[in-house]
Amino acid sequence: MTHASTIRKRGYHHGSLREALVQVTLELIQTEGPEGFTLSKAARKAGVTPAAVYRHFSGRDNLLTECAREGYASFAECLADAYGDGQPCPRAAFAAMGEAYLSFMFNNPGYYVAMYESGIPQDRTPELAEAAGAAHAVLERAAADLSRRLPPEKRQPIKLVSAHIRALSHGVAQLFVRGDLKDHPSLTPEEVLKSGVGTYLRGLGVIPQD
Amino acid sequence: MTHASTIRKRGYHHGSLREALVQVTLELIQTEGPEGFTLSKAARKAGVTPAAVYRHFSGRDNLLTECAREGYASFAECLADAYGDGQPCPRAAFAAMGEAYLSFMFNNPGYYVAMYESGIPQDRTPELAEAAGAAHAVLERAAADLSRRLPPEKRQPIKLVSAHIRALSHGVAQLFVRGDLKDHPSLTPEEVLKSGVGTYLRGLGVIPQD
DNA sequence: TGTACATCAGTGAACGCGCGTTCACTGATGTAC
DNA sequence: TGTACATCAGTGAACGCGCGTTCACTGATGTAC
Repeated sequence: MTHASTIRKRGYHHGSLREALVQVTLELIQTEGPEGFTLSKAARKAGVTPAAVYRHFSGRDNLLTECAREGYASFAECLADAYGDGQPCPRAAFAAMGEAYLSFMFNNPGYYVAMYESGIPQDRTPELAEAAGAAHAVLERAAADLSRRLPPEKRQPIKLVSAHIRALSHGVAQLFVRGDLKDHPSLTPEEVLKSGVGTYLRGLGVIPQD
Repeated sequence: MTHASTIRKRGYHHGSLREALVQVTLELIQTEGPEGFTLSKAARKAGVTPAAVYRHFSGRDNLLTECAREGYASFAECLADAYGDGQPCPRAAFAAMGEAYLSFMFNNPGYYVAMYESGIPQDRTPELAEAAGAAHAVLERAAADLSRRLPPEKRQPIKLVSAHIRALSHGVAQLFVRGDLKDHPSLTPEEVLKSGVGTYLRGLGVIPQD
């Protein structure tokens, strides 16, 4: 490692081709969809021969997998930041995390596609599975914190609650990404998720009925 | 139209190639994923030359689109059947529709992929958009019926409620289809959706709190 | 019932294309002296 | 500071492949007489 961790100038040696390939891959699948990505296109976009990709990735799928892995890592960090330590109010922290969930997906559509629509299974490599697991663990922990505020006899299984939250969040993201709900201009993804989670939490008993 | 609407015997003329192509396409994307489908593979699987496909579809995307359209049509019918006329109890009818939603997706994974993961946009053709709209209209009507049971001042916008239900249903289907929740063998998609919708409806006030 | 004919759903060969991957190579870079 | 050298990230040409699509064609089918 030299003194420069910044991106070096381009020339015969690219200097940071690995990072650049991940970047252009994200841009490609973001703008053209998962089918719009090809190793050759990514190489071209990075200003490099397709063969050069093989210096950094063992093939097409490995490049995609790395994109997804980075996505999950960034996602986990994003969720954890929003949740904080769940203090002082788990409910408010939970809501913040929900918003973070959505804004991550909308601000990083490339990651979203790599993670959920690229055809790369979540357990393709141990590293990928670990990153995905870490992200989901944050959600589960938040659900556990919430549940703890209820009297034991009214608690629902943590796994179930976190599954509901994930389903709702993911469903909202998906419906908007696909444009299914684009025809209701008054509905923003954030509002839909926020009100949906609110109603759900009221149903759980975490929020008072009125 | 001859007297026979049954499938004719095969020979030089296939007799029902159009239907057969839709069928094998569904099987292909169901078993190999959306990327596993190619026009040539479908033709081969149907025992026919790729060129023969063009007698019935104007190209690759049109075949996929027809699969999705049939999927939405069948889906709408399935939901409407389950909901009935919402009598005698809208809540029970609603629950039945939720179950129908899931069982359709799990019993027809080919349709599911064609509808939601094949890369065909929902408005690719007027026919497709209409079929998709019809399916969603059933959900919306059910949400409206439910909402009507609440005192007006407690009602939430219909579009919002139906968006929540769609998001939750779709999210559950997606999480299970992707295998994200496969590691909790005690959780079945049906249970997750049923309990999630239950909690949500309790939050809405449609189901008494205890 | 038998024959001539029009129809049109299929064939099969060909096309150009971009893909992922391989290979021997080259030349820019950083280091040792 | 200057030179020789090892490293290794890039090149560029080549490969075989399956794709979607086209075209002139062929032969099974149903119908008219």
